[in-house]
Amino acid sequence: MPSSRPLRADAQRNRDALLAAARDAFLAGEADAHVEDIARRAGVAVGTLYRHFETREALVEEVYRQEVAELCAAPSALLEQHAPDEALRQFLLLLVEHAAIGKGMAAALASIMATDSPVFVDARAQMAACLDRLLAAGSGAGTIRADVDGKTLLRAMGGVCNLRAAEGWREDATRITALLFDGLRCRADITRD
Amino acid sequence: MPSSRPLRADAQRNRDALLAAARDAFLAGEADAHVEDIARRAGVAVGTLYRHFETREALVEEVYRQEVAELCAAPSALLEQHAPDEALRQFLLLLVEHAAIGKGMAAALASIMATDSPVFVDARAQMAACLDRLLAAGSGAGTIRADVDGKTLLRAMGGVCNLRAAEGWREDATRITALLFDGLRCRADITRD
DNA sequence: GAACTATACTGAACCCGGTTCACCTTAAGG
DNA sequence: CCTTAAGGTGAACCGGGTTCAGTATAGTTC
Repeated sequence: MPSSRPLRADAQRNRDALLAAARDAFLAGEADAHVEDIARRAGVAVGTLYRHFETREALVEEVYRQEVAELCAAPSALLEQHAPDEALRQFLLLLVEHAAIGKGMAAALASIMATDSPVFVDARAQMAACLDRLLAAGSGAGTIRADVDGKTLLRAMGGVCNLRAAEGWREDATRITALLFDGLRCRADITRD
Repeated sequence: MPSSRPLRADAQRNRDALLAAARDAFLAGEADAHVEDIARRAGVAVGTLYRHFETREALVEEVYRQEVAELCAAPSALLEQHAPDEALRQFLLLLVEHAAIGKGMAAALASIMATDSPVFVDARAQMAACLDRLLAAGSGAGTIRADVDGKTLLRAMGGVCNLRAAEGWREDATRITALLFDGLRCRADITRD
């Protein structure tokens, strides 16, 4: 409960250092970085890590939460600069990018996703809301079909973002996104039930 | 190296029991079942488990390998009974089913997928081959576009199969599969680069 | 600016769960 | 039967996340 009382100066510094250290480790592909390592990187002892985060997983969650928040800030700008369908396409690609950044985190997150922790549920909700906004704009403009919601699309994208294998995964992701986008486009020759 | 010498009768029995116990545990959603539990279920001691499987992960891998083998037997029958595009659609849905069965295994597999272990690489190759076959049949018949390969499609499906959340995940999966399928269909109004 | 105390930090010890291995059991051939 | 190599057992080990009693310090009060 951060509302209780502002953190002491050193505590805040350490907390930030821990988050930064963890992010660095994950981005470097060290998804399984040991708590001791993360603590060392941050220049503190393990105990300090546990003062700020209930558990190792909680730390991962917090890093993830920040990452998601950053991503979810994008749609506003996109909708101002592009037509709705293009904005949607761009955001889908951003999701891919986001996955690239979190490549190392994917493994770290596996347990969280599996556990269906509230953090992940939240994140999904946020991202789905972003997509809903973009989809609504597109279907309003008549360029995107109206029978798909953000939740569904997010799940589809979730897969695309799960590519871990090396060698051209980015091209693959882009191609798949294009494929999905083809399915999303509004066309007269397809009749929905 | 199973080619060396046939297993002793009791050894074979125990090995089978272990695989069955592990499969049961995973299917029951006990993705994190402890080795001791699995061993107990199989009516043996942990040491026996380790006599048959290098490591816990190796056991998971073996269960998965069997699962994949079973799935990859499907295309032949499908192609005999349906038109190529319908066969493809059916197989995509089978993939979803496969994921449903392995719901519990997904978590167990997370590390394997992340580690890019040869088992998973193999499995991907097998499944991609299945899809290639179906895609080829479809594009031969002129009903499926020819610019998507099995590897790409598998990755797209991989995401669909990663749905863990409760509540209507199956409907979601089906809808997404339909979406992808729309993207895959051969139509005059789309020109590829 | 010294004393005070709530807050924060430290790291050795703890615990859990996968893994090992020295010792015991038994299937299968003679 | 007897032999023996294959197989089974489970207590002990070990790595890594987690705890907590002891220690340090930011911020406040006089």
